[in-house]
Amino acid sequence: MNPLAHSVHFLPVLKELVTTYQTFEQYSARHIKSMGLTMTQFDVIATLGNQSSMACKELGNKTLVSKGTLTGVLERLEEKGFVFRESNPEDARSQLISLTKSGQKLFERVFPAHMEFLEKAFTKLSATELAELRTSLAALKAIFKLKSHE
Amino acid sequence: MNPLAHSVHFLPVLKELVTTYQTFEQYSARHIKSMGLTMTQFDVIATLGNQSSMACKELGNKTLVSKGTLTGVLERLEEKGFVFRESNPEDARSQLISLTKSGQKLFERVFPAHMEFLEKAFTKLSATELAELRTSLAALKAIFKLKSHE
DNA sequence: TGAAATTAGTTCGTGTTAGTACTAAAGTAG
DNA sequence: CTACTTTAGTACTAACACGAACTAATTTCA
Repeated sequence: MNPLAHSVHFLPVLKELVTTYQTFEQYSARHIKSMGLTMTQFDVIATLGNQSSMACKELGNKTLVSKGTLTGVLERLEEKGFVFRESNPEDARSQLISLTKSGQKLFERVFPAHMEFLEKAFTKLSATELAELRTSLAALKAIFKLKSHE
Repeated sequence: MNPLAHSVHFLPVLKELVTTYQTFEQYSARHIKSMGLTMTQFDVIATLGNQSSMACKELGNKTLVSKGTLTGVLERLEEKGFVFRESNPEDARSQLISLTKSGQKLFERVFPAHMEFLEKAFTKLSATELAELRTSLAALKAIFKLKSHE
């Protein structure tokens, strides 16, 4: 008897989670890329838009990008003139990151366009379906989180 | 009035999809890494295990790893002595990839262990919950797929 | 048959990611 | 005040990831 027989039941769900995520990622990335940004760069621009300056650490938390990665991403965005850094008067260790005018313009052009792009995909799901999906995903996530901290 | 007001309803679901996927990825990767492999390497080993040799292309399709990436991954796995390549007698353009004996041993050690590790996380979800989750994820994926090909 | 199009895999460039070590600045406790 | 610890961000390494250009082999089709 196959020793894995008892555990196979969850594999289809996992596969579905992974492929759904990847499909969304591709769908989203294609549009973002057509506007000249990577997903991570968009994430940063979108997080900085409508907000005033924030430290790297806060930006990292909000975007789920680690501080090591953020250094490089901000470097490239700074080169392109979309963000700037200034020293934090209250803590000389940290910097405050903001959008430049050019970055703000980019945000205004790119963010609503992308929201609209995403929204198109959701016209076929009812509010009920969305709510259910959200609930069951949250339940699944909670399980992994729980296990992670054991 | 906020022009995005009508589209905000789907953002929580997307965020949940992304964070659930990432949480799973981290949970899974931690265990894989403790066994000395990266996620992609595990993916390749798991796909080659229990199968006889296959071409890069097939391997790439089954693992969702692009051919460009696969070249490097296989290189590293070959260096470590887990896989080997042989020319395909039926098509001189392609190679057949297989696990070495050492790779087979690795597979037997790592794959069931990881399945068991994952299974632990799922003990708290009922078959019904799993089925529902799978169905609604599939529905969401179908939407993005549909939109991708328009 | 023989030129044109396809296909398999490699190479290269740019960017993201995780992790570790490192520097400098704060905070903290004696 | 001084030593210990923590924190913010950078530097560096290894491994992906994607796409585009490239090589070699194969297929197609006129």
